[in-house]
Amino acid sequence: MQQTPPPAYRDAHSLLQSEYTTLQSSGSTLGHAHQWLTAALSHGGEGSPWPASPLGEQDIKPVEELQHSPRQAHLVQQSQHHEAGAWRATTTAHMPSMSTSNGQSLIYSQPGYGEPGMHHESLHSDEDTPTSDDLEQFAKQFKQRRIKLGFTQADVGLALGTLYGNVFSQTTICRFEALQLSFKNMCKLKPLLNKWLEEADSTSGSPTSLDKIAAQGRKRKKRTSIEVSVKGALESHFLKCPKPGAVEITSLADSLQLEKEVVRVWFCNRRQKEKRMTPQNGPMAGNEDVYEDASPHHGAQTPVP
DNA sequence: ATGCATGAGAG
DNA sequence: TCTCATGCATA
Repeated sequence: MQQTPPPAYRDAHSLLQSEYTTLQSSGSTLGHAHQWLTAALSHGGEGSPWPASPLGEQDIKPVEELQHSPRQAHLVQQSQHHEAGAWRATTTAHMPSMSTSNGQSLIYSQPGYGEPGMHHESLHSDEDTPTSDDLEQFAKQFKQRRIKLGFTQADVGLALGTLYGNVFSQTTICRFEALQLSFKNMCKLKPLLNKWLEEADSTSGSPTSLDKIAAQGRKRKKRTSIEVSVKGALESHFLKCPKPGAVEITSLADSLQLEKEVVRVWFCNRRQKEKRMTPQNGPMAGNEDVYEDASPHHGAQTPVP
């Protein structure tokens, strides 16, 4: 009886909101809003909260068969590119002058990414790893151009899919523009978005191939909304111990009357947030240290030799 | 725009 | 287990 989120309408309402968001972010009046379609196709009208099945082996609706699920789509993508090996070692290890408007460096010093000992080449805007500054610049430009061209973030995401096989959501594009991804992730996405940009305005009048691929079969756990007070408590604990052990999580969850899983995930997400390029930490900002703990059971990212 | 969630990959 | 990339659902 604590935090019972209104399980109400997730239909027309969310659709409208998607469009609203889209317009808001793009500034253009004509949002193609594929989110509508996406969302519309998602719910089949079930009553079940969320199946605990690890795999969607239950009942796949016809819709999902016709169109391929984005989940699968990016699985393919991951298989192709496979891991970080491609971009991991090459990072221009200096991210110096960011917009230090407050004397607060926007950049974090990533233990893994900022490995020196690399080449001296930097005229290929394609092959070399961008600096944080580059990324910021690009993101800004990208957004501006995107809007000029009248595309929404969702459009771009889909376009990337039909163009290169990697579908992305509005969320991701949004986060890219806002530099809310990890440095590495930004680097990975940049070339793709760059290509799209070129494509987009070279084709700036053409019909292009608008795909409305959507739909997915997985059902998620309903998003649990955590009360502000509880969030505060979590924050406090986070400051003290950003990486609580299973036991601690359990007791914390218990005292906060939350599911253990929810707490665990909260901490995961919280940690990820710290690793974003643009940390928008709240009131208690000031920490600039990434805890590289010493727990014997998890291996972080080993900085390549 | 962002909060909570999922799943692959690594150890 | 954790991290990391990513996204549905929602404020």
